[in-house]
This record gives sequence, C-alpha cells and structure tokens, in this order.
Amino acid sequence: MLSKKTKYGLKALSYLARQEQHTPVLISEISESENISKKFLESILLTLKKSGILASKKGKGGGYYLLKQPEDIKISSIIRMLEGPIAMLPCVSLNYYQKCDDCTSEERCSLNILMAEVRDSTLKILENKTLANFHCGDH
Amino acid sequence: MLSKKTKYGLKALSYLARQEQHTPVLISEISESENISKKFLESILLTLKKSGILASKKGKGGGYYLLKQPEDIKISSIIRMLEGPIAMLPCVSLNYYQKCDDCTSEERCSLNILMAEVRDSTLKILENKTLANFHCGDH
DNA sequence: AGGTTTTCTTATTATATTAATATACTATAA
DNA sequence: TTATAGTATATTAATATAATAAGAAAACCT
Repeated sequence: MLSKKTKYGLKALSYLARQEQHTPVLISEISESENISKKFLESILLTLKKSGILASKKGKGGGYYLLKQPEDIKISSIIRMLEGPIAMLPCVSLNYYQKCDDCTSEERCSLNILMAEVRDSTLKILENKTLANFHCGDH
Repeated sequence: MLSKKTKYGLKALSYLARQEQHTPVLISEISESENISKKFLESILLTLKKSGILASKKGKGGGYYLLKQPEDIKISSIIRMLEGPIAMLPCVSLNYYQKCDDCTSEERCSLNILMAEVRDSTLKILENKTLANFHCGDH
C-alpha cells in the first residue's frame, strides 16, 4: 500500500506540473489547495528536492518548482523517492536490493522468481507513465 | 513489501504442500524446518485455518494439513489472507475496497486508473501461480 | 479415568513505521 | 533590516509488525 507521504508527494508534484507559469509555488498554496498538512508537506518536498526532482527559492517570491518537464518525470521514480522499493521483496528490488538471509539460491527460489516477474510487470506500467496530464483527486 | 508474516506463511504452506503423506504436520516440525518462531507461526497457521485453506487436528498425531490440492491454491489468495490487499491503493482494491476521502471521481483520477492497471498486471501473475512445485529458501 | 500431546485463546511486550506537530534557524528579496 | 519562506531538528501520537508467555481446550493413549 502506498503511504500518505507518497500520495501527498504525487499530488503536490502533479499540482506543480499543472502550473502554467514556471515561477516558484508556495508550500502553503500547495498544502491548502491539495489538503495536506503543511509541515508534513514541507518534509516531503524536501525529500523530493534532495532527490533532484525539484528546486526551491527562499524569501519573498520563493517556493518550489519542478526541475524537469512533467513528461520527463516517471511515476516510478517518484514512488521510489518517497516510498522506497517498488518490488515486493528486498531480494528482487533493483534499487534497494538486499539478500535474503534464509535463501541460499535465488535462482531456485520460486518466490524470488515470481516476485521478480511482478516487479517487471509493475515497472513496465509505472515507467511509462509520467507527471504529464497527471491529476489526482479533484483535479 | 511483503511482511515476514506472509513470507513465513508461504514457506509453511509450501512445506505442507511438499509432504508426500496427507497426514497432519506438527507446528514445531514446520517451525524448526523452516526456521520460523514457533509462536509466531502458530498465529499465522491459525489465520490460514480461519481462511479455510487448511485444517488442524489436536492431540497426539495432530497438526496442520492442507484442505485443497497445492495446484488449487493460488499465491494471490495466500497473500490476501496474510498481507491484505494486493492493490497499492484502497480505492483500487478488489477485496478490500475503500473509497478515497479526498477523491470525487475515481474515473477521472490518474492515480486510480494507473494503480488499477498495476493491480491487474500483478494479479494476472499471482493468480496463475499456485503452491504446486512452489519452493522457497533452501528447498 | 487420568495423563500426555498438541492446538487454541488471550494477553503482553518490544520495536519500527507512519503521520503529524512544534520550535528555532537560515537564506533571500524588497 | 525586516518580512518572507524554506530548512533543520526534535518530539509526539497512533498504528503495525514481530515475537513471547501462560494457560485453556480438545484429542488421543493406556
């Protein structure tokens, strides 16, 4: 299940992507418009900034703005930034791989093979969808 | 990510499915063989029993045994019993559906549509895989 | 009938994660 | 130099996960 953090992040990014102007947008504007706790949103946007997907400007006229075009931002990468691995098991994760402590051979583990399949089919969908024309909730 | 509960459950069921005889198997035998905390496994098997996938016998010669043939037990149904929804959002879950509180129209929500797609592709894989010849870890 | 085996029930504990809030600090534009 | 707005740190509350403990209930055996 996607956490609220991820969902909020997607909504906030989608909000930024929908901006006509490419001027910075206030955290409070996003938080009010998308009904997200402001403080919680602050930490989410910071995470996204550290991931390099958006930038910020301080002081009056400041705020957050996207660093790439919406069509160049995959949903899969956003989920990875906020939620972590997309795979259902650490031992099949591409970006957050961890070896099973109880598994001697991944090639012979049915669960590993199965979950790798699931991961691939999920990625195929999430990597082909971007922030372009992405709307969520009331939008 | 799948919880240990689900992983343990899959390993235990796989162990039962691999039995030649259809006689009850002791919890302690499974727990030792698969390296699972016995008490934790007890509660997992109990959950699976309540879900109707296996039955138990008390007293000497007792234990747990499958109620169906391994090839008739889908991995998807096991995950649902132990982990809950397979979908990444409550609003696209087939078995654990919950309406989004902030969403006025699911048909017009990109996230809903996207996650429904992911759910379908995941189910396509998990519903076609059963406990037959399913081995995990060292087996 | 009585004792043993084994599952079942209930409660408790520890740890981690998620979600949210509070306070103070730093950078920047006007 | 002041108001603005993001940044850092820390604390809290709620929930979920993982594991453990003690005893009750049922089935079996002699």
